[in-house]
Amino acid sequence: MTIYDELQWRGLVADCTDVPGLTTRLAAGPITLYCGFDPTADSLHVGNLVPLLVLRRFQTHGHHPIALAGGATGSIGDPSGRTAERQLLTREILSRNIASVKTQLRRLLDFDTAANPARLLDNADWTAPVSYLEFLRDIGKHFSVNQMVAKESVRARMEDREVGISYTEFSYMLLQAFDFYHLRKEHQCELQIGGSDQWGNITAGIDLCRKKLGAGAFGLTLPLITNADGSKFGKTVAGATWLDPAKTSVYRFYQFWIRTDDRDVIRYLKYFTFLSRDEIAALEQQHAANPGARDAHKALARAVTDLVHGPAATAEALRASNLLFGGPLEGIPESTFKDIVDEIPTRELARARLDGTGLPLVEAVVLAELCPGKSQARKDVEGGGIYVNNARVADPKRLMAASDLLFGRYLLLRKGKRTYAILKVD
RNA sequence: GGUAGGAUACUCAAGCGGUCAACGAGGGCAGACUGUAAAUCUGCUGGCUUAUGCCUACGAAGGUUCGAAUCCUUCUCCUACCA
Repeated sequence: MTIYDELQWRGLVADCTDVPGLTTRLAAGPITLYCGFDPTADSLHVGNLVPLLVLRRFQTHGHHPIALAGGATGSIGDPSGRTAERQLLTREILSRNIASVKTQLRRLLDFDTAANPARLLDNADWTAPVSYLEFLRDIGKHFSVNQMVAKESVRARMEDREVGISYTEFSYMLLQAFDFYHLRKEHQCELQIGGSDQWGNITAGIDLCRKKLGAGAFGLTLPLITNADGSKFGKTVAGATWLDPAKTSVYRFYQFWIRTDDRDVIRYLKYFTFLSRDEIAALEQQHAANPGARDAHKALARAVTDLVHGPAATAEALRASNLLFGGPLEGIPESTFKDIVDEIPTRELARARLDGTGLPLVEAVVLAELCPGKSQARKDVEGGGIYVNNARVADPKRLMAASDLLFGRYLLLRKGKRTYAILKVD
């Protein structure tokens, strides 16, 4: 199966500037392609995984991927898909973000293979030296404001009179086009991929390559990933699911995938894993036959966690998940329990708090950060949503004593079906 | 610069002198049902030593009043029309 056919089958092609041209070019030999990642946060999140894995898919087919860290573009802010002006990041935050994003990019692409190693570039390297005047004369001259205004990302903001768009963000497109031009010229990069909201930016780059170099280039956009219930993928009120284990623990990462909506799971297997067509077809059958077993969910969670965090961490997360959701805790050995302590949020508790009358359950719940305040904690307890060592306790006046500790050290608290926290006594 | 309109909790959005911690919707959290899924139904959704109690909140600061989200003044920011 060709790379294009594979992307098509996985549902990863939203749009392409020239399908016959690109497939012909891909068949002719290895191509260099790139995708940009703006350092808007100090970690990538699950949403960034899609284009990143597409780069990797191209790489396994022998092509040359370039991951572009947007040191320059990130300092401006992309208006695409945005309803409001971005807050500009400070220089310090930006450089810190770039550094951590770079290390994450390194893990997901192969930089060591001899034939077609991935490359990591930073657009600040070629953008920073260009003066404003030079940029206006050499690049700006090739853009028609009339056309720019017509692009979806700009138009949407122009029509929303309450928000508007700053000249800074309006110029973003030019910077990204300049990137493509630079890469086309210096690295023979012929293809840019990106989310479907990048269409306007990508085509702007292709136009610039043609005008300044007389060279053709291709653009390929990936679909916007949406959940079956219509919400945005990967984003919850609690925040994004990050690739950085310090921001989203491996256990939480694994759990994120396990809880995928049934209607989405097969699609996500195609988007986020390297499982073959046959393997996914088999999982689809298993899931249809016995959805309760969630074989597809488990395969998805395992594959993605493995990819991002490696097999050792995945095994830990799996063990913790099986233990917490597998049945009663009675009889599990202390050593096993200790393994899961690192996986779920743990707070320290002074032993003295359990002496005397004991620690009110409501306070324990707040200390474990399961609830933001005592009022909420009291309501949750009264509503039957709080469990101590996996047994429901509905009495808010209940006092925790040393005898409630597991292995003399741990208090396992749970809110609802799946939010766990541990209080650890020193 | 002038005139008119607006700013309410996470979001949208009622309220226009007391009965307002503030209608309703969405979102979120919890419960039931389940499969750590979806759909559905129920409860909660400012904080506190649970209290027919107190505190903090209706853009900001003052004022009128027994009493203000509601009235007045000034300010800030948005929007429309005019210049």
